[in-house]
Amino acid sequence: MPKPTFFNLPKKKRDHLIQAATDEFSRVPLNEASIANIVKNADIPRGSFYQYFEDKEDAFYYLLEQKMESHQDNFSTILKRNQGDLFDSFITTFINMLTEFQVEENLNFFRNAFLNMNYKMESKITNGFNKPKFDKKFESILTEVDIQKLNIKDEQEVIHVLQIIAAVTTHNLMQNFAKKYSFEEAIDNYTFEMSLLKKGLYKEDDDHK
Amino acid sequence: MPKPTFFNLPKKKRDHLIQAATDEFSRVPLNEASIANIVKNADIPRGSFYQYFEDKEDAFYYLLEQKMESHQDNFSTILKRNQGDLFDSFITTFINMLTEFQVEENLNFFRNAFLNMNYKMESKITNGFNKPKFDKKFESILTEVDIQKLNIKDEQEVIHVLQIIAAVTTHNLMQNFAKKYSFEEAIDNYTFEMSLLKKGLYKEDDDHK
DNA sequence: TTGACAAATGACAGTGTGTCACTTATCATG
DNA sequence: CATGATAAGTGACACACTGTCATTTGTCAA
Repeated sequence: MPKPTFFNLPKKKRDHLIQAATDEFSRVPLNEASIANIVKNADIPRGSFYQYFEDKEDAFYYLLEQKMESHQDNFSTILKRNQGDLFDSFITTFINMLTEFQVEENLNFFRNAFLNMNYKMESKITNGFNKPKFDKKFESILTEVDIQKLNIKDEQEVIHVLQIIAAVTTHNLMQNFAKKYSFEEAIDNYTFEMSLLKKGLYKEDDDHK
Repeated sequence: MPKPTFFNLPKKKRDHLIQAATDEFSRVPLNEASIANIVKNADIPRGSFYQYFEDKEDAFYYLLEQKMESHQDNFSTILKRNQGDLFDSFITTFINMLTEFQVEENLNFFRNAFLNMNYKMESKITNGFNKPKFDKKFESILTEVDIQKLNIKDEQEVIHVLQIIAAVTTHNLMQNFAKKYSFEEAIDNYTFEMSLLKKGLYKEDDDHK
């Protein structure tokens, strides 16, 4: 998290800094980004940067969280609108994200982010799918999910369902940037994989073999 | 790939360098690792490193590929032994990997690798699951898979099945390092998720709703 | 013995990081 | 209004690491 000083900044200066950081992380992935460039673009002295952030990771993850927040907040609403259907809700969210990624201004930031997705980033993005005890957002999602539809025997197991969907979703987003699929191809691939997940990868006929 | 010079090195010197690099990548993740440390440990001049590798990424990905090669090579054999059953084969491979990761000597290398897994690394690990046209290993796997068992209508769609399993598998491996599951917990989680994948996340009863 | 080619070497320029002593701004209080 | 305390701003600096390149050393065929 940024230091308190950052949040005390006048909005204009803060936004300017955010823009400069976004530009740098859009130009190159996190590991190649340099604070030197950010402060040059933001036109602030080097020392100031360290008043606001611990280091460049701090700045990057703050930005990422910001840009993902809306999707997380919406998810609960989308779930409700879809009568607790997890899959429909994920597909809607997937399309929302994809749409946002199309915007020229965001494209490179997210490309750099997703092609260098690691555990920490994934945690920020799927925020809370794995810490039911601490996260309120997660709890509110859990209560919305229509568990009756799911092929599980108790609520404990919902976590596995979420883990699976999250894994396949982030994997799809990653692949999209790597393979440069068109908007339509991306959605087709994702919905197909979601349908496979729903109905199972195995044929059900028990008489086989 | 390392430069030809690297492969011309006498085995002893090459192994010593490999060990030094492994040590450094076990100490810290790729982005924090330094060539300065590697050459110090390997006791070779800095310039020599650049005779052998393009940069530290080159060295890292070479090591990673080396350490993953056996699992990839075995997969085809394992598939055959399991009568083309993808899931059983993946579970076997998962356990093999987990076993290898337990070894003190490998533990930190793989921890650093998996917690910083990105697209490029995943490609090295799931090597070829997404480029059927070019990869021989992949072709040989494809012919072994018993497609009859799978819930798909043509061979084209196998790729999606593989993508899904690969996504869930790497996700599980990542989580293991992050959550520090025990060997048994890890296997239980994975086999459960695999069984969910097989039978589907949704209840089949069509009369619902 | 020589010459040509490959490999080894380490000094060096360039770039970036995080810190710290110092300066400037803000603001409550006597 | 003056003062002092606290917070924020600043940029020079020491340190670390990278990639290169001119030079040296080694190898081997003619």
